Amino acid sequence: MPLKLNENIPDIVIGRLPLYLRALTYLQQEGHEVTSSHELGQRLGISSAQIRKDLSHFGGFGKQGTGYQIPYLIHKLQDVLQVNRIWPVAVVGAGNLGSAIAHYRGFEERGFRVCWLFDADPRRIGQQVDSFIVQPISELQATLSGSNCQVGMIAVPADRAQEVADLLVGAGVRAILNYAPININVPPGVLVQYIDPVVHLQHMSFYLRASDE
Amino acid sequence: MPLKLNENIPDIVIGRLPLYLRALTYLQQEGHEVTSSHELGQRLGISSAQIRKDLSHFGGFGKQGTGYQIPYLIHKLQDVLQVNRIWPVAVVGAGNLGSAIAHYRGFEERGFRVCWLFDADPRRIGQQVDSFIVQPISELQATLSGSNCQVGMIAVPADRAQEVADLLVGAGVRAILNYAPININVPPGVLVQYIDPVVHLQHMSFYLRASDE
DNA sequence: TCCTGATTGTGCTATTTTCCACAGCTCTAC
DNA sequence: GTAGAGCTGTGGAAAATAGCACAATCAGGA
Repeated sequence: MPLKLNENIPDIVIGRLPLYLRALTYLQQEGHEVTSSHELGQRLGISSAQIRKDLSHFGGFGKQGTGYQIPYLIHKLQDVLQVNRIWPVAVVGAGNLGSAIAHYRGFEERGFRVCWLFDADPRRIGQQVDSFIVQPISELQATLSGSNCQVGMIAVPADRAQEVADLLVGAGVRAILNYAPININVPPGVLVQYIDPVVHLQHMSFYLRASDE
Repeated sequence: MPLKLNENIPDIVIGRLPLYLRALTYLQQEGHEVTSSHELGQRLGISSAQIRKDLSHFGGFGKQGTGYQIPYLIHKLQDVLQVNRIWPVAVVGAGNLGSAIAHYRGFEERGFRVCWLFDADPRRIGQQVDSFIVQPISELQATLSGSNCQVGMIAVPADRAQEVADLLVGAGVRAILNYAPININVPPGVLVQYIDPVVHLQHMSFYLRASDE
């Protein structure tokens, strides 16, 4: 069955697919070959009905009475999310966070590979971080323009994030993961996602009242 | 006016408050003293009506015709989110990520302070990372139990995350920020938030189709 | 003092998201 | 074979979320 994608699929559904994919990978590593919406939902804290409905947007991946073949479902979700390939990623910022990202080994098996590491600080340029030589941000555009790099990560201080975003967009990047704790403006068609640990911490600290000092 | 909190406030509203607070801080730094739901919404890509409605859950913070006094609104949001104080945080995992967290200077002014850094690897224990001496995870419980530490961060490999979570919960932690790319189980009443960059990347790569190679 | 332009707070409506419940398919056991 | 247990896919109801639109209020200027 070909992948259904014509209908308009809610973004919130797309956002859950990576979680399903991640959980399925662990299930597979644990030796499971088949799973059910119920089992998956229990792991993820999501109702089984929601998982079935989410998956049904893309066609019938399961079999009634049996459940889902894990390798097959993984394969299909990788197709849907387009991670059945490796996206080259440019990282901007070679400080503590950028270095941690450069060292991280978990991207490749999930569809991404850090290929460039840029920084503006002359003291960092030329230094080796993991297997990368830190390149000057002034050459970002020239370096990336012939490369079909469509994914970038921003790991610079907040006051530099907007200019870095502009540079990345200028170099053809269409998806940006921004670790700087600030909102950035990008032209339509460019995607941005944010990671700010303090936002998560503050979300939780709201609930740390009552039964507490 | 006292803080309204009795009514049941949707979690999704709470989740946006840290974003409002963050944007307000930048507005203040830029020299603004007053803002409007419209201006704030424009910055955040959120409708002004939603911002007004979100804020109204906690009482009237603005003035008709004028807008919101930024310092006052910041103060009120800090109250609501309970970040008008500093929460001590325990970090588990002193690898590249844990070290980057330990070096990060952005927690304190937003309500959190890393106070402990634990690791299981004997080669790391005793080493200095930023201003911290890495402590053995075997002493996590003893170290934290008298400390009223209620917030923990997990920065260990996925296959260790569950046991670390159990340790933290055992030591009295009630809010966990998990950087390991795996779901963890915690008893009711304990909060967990997740940070997995690949989830965000895969969310975006879905949309990197069409108009693409 | 009164008019104008701006902005909030909110009742109500529209839209989105989640969930229920069941027909129908699948496999196993006997 | 056939009964029975288990599971998917899905229509439609329910719940949650977002947005509209406007009365009420405010500041400033004429």
